[in-house]
Amino acid sequence: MTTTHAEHAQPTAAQPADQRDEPVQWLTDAQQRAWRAYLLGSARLTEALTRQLEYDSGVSLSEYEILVRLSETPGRTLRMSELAASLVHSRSRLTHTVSRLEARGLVERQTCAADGRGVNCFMTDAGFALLESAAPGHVRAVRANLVDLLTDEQLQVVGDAMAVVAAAGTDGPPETVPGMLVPERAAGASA
Amino acid sequence: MTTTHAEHAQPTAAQPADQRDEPVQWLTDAQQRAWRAYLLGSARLTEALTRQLEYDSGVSLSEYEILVRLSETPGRTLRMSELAASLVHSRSRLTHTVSRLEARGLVERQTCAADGRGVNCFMTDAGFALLESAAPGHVRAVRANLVDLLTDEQLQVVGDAMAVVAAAGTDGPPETVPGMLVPERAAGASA
DNA sequence: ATCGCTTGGTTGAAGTCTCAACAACTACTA
DNA sequence: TAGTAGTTGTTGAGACTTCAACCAAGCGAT
Repeated sequence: MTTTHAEHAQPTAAQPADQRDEPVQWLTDAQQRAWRAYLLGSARLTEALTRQLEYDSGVSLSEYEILVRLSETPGRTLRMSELAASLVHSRSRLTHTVSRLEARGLVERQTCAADGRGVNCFMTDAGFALLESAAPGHVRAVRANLVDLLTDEQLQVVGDAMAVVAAAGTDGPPETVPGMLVPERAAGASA
Repeated sequence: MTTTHAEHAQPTAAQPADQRDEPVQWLTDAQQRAWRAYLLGSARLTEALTRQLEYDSGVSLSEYEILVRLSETPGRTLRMSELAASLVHSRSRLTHTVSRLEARGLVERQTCAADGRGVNCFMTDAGFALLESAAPGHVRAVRANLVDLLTDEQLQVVGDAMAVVAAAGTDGPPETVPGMLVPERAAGASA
């Protein structure tokens, strides 16, 4: 948190004025349990995935996500703003992260021909090679820490539920779940 | 990521030698979709909750979680290590965060009588008051961004699933062994 | 053309988290 | 009674993120 905290400011989108003064509808016990389980589980999951990637491949989870996203696009290129939006990163954060990736030779910046303001982010061969070497371990970790722990039905419900959550934050249709992790199998080893 | 990345290190617990060289079992399309939806949804969810808390109450999500955890214990007191474990924070992270909370007068540190090494973290009245004022808005945000978006059944399944995920990662403190990222699934359970 | 507005991206400082090293203490063992 | 090992918590530096300010380019209306 910052030093400029706003100590009760105007209504936010999360709680419009007409709701703020009404009594809260607290969570039921069952809801409370589910919510806490979510908090705990998601924390452990990202912890495990972050550590595995960092340790085995020397990339952070967000860097990996960037590479994956780029690997899926024709030309391995994407505009900064699209990249940021599809990963739910701030533009500033993406700028910094891409700068680090660029310093390592994994991506390059190119001026966008169509729009003078735009900047294209392009994944180099080195970036793709790194992604290919990192992917198997990452997928194993995703399985070991999530996918293989659940039944197909459970995973399906979780996916559907989170798709609703994701869609709620945007105007876009629920269908639009731009992907990130896990490079397309077409590129490398077969399934 | 750090500058000391390990560029393909030794086998980790996450992927023991006997697994590392085997072909990966990639995710099916359905699994892939669920996994990506999870990534996107969880990112948006934490984003929304973080912003709401910061903006309306001037606390970060992790600070809020600390206060909640303390508020539930008899005496509003908990040892640093227990606090860290229950929140899946590293000890170092908790130390820093508690220091900031202490500087704001929301918690206090007390020496632990039972164990000379231990430090008790105690929530002050000011901390409790802040929590009380922040809670309604936070709960509204949790409802608006998760609970009220799902059916009771969906939320139940999500909770159960994440409880499994959380339980799977329990064996072992995060910081001790870098190579324990993923619980071994020696039983060879597949999807 | 030019003004004003919006968008896309960067910058630097401040805030937060991670990592490795360390100090203080407990627990086991001989 | 040490001696050694494991636990608990802190520290400081470096890595990453956030935030606000900023520049440059497109966009629309005058």
